[in-house]
Amino acid sequence: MKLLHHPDRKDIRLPSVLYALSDPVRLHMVAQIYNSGEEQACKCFDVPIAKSTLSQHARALREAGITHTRAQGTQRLLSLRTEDLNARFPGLLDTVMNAYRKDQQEANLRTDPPLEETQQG
Amino acid sequence: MKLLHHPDRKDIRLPSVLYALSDPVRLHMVAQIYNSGEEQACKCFDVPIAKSTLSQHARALREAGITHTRAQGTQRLLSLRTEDLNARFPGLLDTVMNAYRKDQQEANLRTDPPLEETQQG
DNA sequence: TCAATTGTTCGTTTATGACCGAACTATAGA
DNA sequence: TCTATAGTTCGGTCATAAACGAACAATTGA
Repeated sequence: MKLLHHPDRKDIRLPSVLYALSDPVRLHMVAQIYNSGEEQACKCFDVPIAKSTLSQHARALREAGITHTRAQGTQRLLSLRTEDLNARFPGLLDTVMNAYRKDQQEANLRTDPPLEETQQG
Repeated sequence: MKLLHHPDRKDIRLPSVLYALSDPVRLHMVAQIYNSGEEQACKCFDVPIAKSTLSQHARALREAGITHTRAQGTQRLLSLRTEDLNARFPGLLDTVMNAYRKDQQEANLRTDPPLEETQQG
């Protein structure tokens, strides 16, 4: 297969990283790797999109320098470039992941409204 | 003039914030407000674009919930919604601004190469 | 009232990217 | 070798957004 290009640490640029993280699907993928603490195969990502689209998102994350992709059999295992990201932009990954958690909580508040609005009394 | 819409704190969403910050022009604008410590008029932003384009960027930042815009005479003064951002996504603004500083330094290293490559010796 | 300043809005062009399905590649296993 | 699995690439559609200049609006100051 074609060699996968990963940018050097010094070529990881902030606007590209922020752009890559600004898409909800990619943010979810990153959070899934982050929270699992392990490499994740594309197959395992819990996102409702076509596999061709998912493949493009994986490429976007890799080319932004956020993830590292390695081949294992027919699978591509994605891990976070935690050291590179922390060296380049200290604390950014953790801060964004914390923010993502809070943002998801806020989103859930809307989907599942509080009791006083659900006519349970 | 038309009332400027600012999203409520709870309506500030992470992907929108990251997207707004992923544009180099907007990132520069935010950094300029952040570093100056004061409100900045559109007029004062040091960016090489048409004023209509700048106006659009200012709107994008406002609608993402990153800036607050108030009118003073013919000027629009932009400030950062620091409290709202820190309440919603703790540390994000500071982390991104630190990252921006580092990213600019890295960019300068390329524009101004180190001495050993400039045949000064 | 008139002109200058500051910013917004509108119409247009151009580029990018998110998405899909179809076709393809590569590997693993029967 | 054949099939299934996992992912990539390609061609296309559609939407968004970045850019500009022109025209407009609002305020200030002469």
